[in-house]
Amino acid sequence: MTGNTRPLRADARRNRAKVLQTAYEVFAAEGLAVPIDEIARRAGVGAGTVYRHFPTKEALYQAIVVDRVEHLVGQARELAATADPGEAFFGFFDLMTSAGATDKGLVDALAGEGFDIEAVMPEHEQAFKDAMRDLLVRAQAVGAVRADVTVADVKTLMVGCQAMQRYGGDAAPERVLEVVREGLRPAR
Amino acid sequence: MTGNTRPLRADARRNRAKVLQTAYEVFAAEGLAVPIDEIARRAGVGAGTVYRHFPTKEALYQAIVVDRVEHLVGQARELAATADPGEAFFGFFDLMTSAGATDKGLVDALAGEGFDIEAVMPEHEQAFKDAMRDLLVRAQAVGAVRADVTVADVKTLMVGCQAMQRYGGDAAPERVLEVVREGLRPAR
DNA sequence: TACTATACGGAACGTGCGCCCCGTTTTGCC
DNA sequence: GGCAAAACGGGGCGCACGTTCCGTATAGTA
Repeated sequence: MTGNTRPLRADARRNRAKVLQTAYEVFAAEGLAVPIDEIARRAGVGAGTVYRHFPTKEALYQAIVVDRVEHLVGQARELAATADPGEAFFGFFDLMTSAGATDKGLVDALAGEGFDIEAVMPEHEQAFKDAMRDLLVRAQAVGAVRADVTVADVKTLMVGCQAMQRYGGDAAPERVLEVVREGLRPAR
Repeated sequence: MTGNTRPLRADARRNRAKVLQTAYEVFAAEGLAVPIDEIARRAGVGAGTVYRHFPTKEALYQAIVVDRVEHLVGQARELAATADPGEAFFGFFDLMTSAGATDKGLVDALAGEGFDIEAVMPEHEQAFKDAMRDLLVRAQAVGAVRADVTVADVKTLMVGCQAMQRYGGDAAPERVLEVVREGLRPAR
């Protein structure tokens, strides 16, 4: 099925890692608009080398986003296992929103066009939704989150909060997020 | 001061209006990424004609955004004069967020880079803030909005809500906005 | 109607960027 | 050390798009 890939040569493995690492940092700091040549330059390789490892620019940042999402799913599961449901849910909410403040590339990828998560990595999207649903229903069960919001609603709110973090102007980020968190709590 | 502009020839005035109108519709429907040639084509003029009336692409959509902002400020003032403070504030909030759902170009301009409202149209930005402050302090005075949020916070929340409207996936837009509105109300 | 300033259109130019090609270098194996 | 396969790098191609140029058409005026 998926063609038998043989093991990479040592230099190839090194370069691939260097490209991934550099791309991760540069995309996070400056967004997805950074040219491939720039990433190659900073990684100390030629543009051709980047393209041998990742057939297109999209493939490169998809690899990065997939990694990032997997990591976030792991954190979501940890939170679900350890803390109380309300803290777990809002802890994850904070993780997601601060990811938006840190990582421009992630926001570009999640919000911008040219990236349909469902199409590209359906299993990761599913895992993400499952982990979120788990956090959400538990939090709703103990009355920490209003009962009528869905997983999709929460996802959308998170994307919106990431946008606020990134394009926020001179608003106080913490106060703005507090407003949204408060809105997620049940009416008192 | 501002160079004496003599009256435009009839065809020039007609073409200018057609370009503005077309650009408004196309930017709203598809965002600011639409090429100038495309707008010229749909307006039934040549690209050169667009550039005689607007020296750069930026100038074109700035003209549109200024117009839009002026209109919104007018609506804000009307609301401030007629309805009760709480209704007025949240009525304006809804106006702004549904503008985001309707007008991709506006969201691009407000959120995206390459557009520093303060630099481009300081007096409009000021008028906008003043109108918003008026709505906000009145609503806070009657206890319809929590007392600690600032004008900048509300602006940021609106931008975030516009992003949610635009990139929202399969969330229920009304429920998502309701969450944010609820968060803006004072703790009970 | 004849004349001129004004405006028009669209071909052409410059730039930026994704992506590919191919002569050269490096790696791993005998 | 010698050799083939694998990988490298960076120049170059093609395309898209903002902007400009200039020969042509048209509005306004006498």
